[in-house]
Amino acid sequence: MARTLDPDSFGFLVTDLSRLLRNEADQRFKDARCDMTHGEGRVLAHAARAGTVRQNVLAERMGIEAMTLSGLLDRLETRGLVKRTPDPADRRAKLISVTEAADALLDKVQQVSAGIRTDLAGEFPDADWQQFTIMLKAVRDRLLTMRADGQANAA
Amino acid sequence: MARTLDPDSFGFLVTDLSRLLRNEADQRFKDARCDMTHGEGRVLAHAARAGTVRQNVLAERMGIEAMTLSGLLDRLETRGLVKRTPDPADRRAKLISVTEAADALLDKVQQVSAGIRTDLAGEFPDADWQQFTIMLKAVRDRLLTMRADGQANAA
DNA sequence: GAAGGATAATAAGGCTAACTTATTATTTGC
DNA sequence: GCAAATAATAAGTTAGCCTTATTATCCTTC
Repeated sequence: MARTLDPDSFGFLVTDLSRLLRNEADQRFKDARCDMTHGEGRVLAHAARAGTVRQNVLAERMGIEAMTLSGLLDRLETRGLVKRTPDPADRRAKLISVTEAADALLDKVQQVSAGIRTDLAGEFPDADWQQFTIMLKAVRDRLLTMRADGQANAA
Repeated sequence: MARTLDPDSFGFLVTDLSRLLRNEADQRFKDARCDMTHGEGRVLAHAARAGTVRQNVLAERMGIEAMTLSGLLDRLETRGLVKRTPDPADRRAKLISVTEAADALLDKVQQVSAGIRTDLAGEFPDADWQQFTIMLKAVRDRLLTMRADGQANAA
C-alpha cells in the first residue's frame, strides 16, 4: 500500500514553506523599496550579529560553503554595506564587518520580516507559535550537527 | 534598540532548514543511486497522489507557476516517469499521469525521506514532533491562502 | 454566430543561491 | 625549511523559481 509519496510529508512541507515564504518576502520587500535578496539579508544579519568575523567562520556558522559566502559578500561590499579588512593575525584571512550604511536597510528588513511574522503568527495561539519556533531552531541545529559530522567523516 | 537583525528569526530559520534539508537529501539520494531532484520529486509526489490532473490544477495545488511546472514535467516526461495526454474536455489542456516506471523511484524516494525523518524526529518526543508537523502544515496552508488572495486582488 | 476577452500550455530568457574544482598566498607542524 | 593544511577566490555548473510573450482554444455577450 501507500505506493504514493505523501506531498504533505516533512521534507516537502519544509520546502513548500520556504518557497512560499520567499515569494511573500520578495513581494513585500519590493513594495517597501527594499533592495535585498534573501542570501544577502542572511549574510547581513549574521554579520551584524557577529560584529567582526573571519569569512570562513561566518560561512561555517551560516552552514554554507566559503565560496557561496564570498560571492554574496562581493555584492554587499560593492554596495558599501559590508567591509573586508585584512586580518592582522593571518594574512590569508579577511575580517568582515557591517558598515553604518547598512543600518537603514537592516531596519527595513526587520520591519518587513516582523510584518510577515505577525501576519502568520496571528493565526495561532502564542504558545503554539513559540513552541513551533523552538522546534524549528532545534531541528535546524540538529541538521547543522549532522552536516558537520558528515564533513568530519568525509575528511 | 535591536538594530541588529536576529539570524534566528522565523524567516531565516525556515530557509536555513530548507537548505540544510536539501543538502542532506541530496547526499542520501546520491548514496542511494536515486537520480531525482527535489523539484522533480515534488511534482511526482503530487501527481501520484492526484491520479490524473490538469497541469494548471497541479501547478496551483503545488503553489508554483504553470511555466515552472511545465519545465519540470518536460524532464520527467523525457525519462518516461510521467505522461501527458490531451484532455478530451478541453483541447487546450493536458492531463498528467504518473507511469508505472515511476513506481520504483517513488519507493526509493519514500525510503530515503523516511530515513531522514526518522533520524531527525528521533531526537524529539513523539508529541512534539507531531505538533511540529501540524504547525508546518498549518503555516504552509496559511501562506497558500495569502498567495491566492494576493493574486485574486492583483487581477 | 461572430467578436473580444479569458485561459492552458509553453518558448524564451533572467535571476539567485547553491554547489564543485582548481589556484594562489600564506601559515603551521614536523 | 619543507610539506601539508588553510583562507579566499576565480571559473563554471546546476536547480528552481520567476516574468513576459505567443499560440491555440474556449466562453460569453451582444
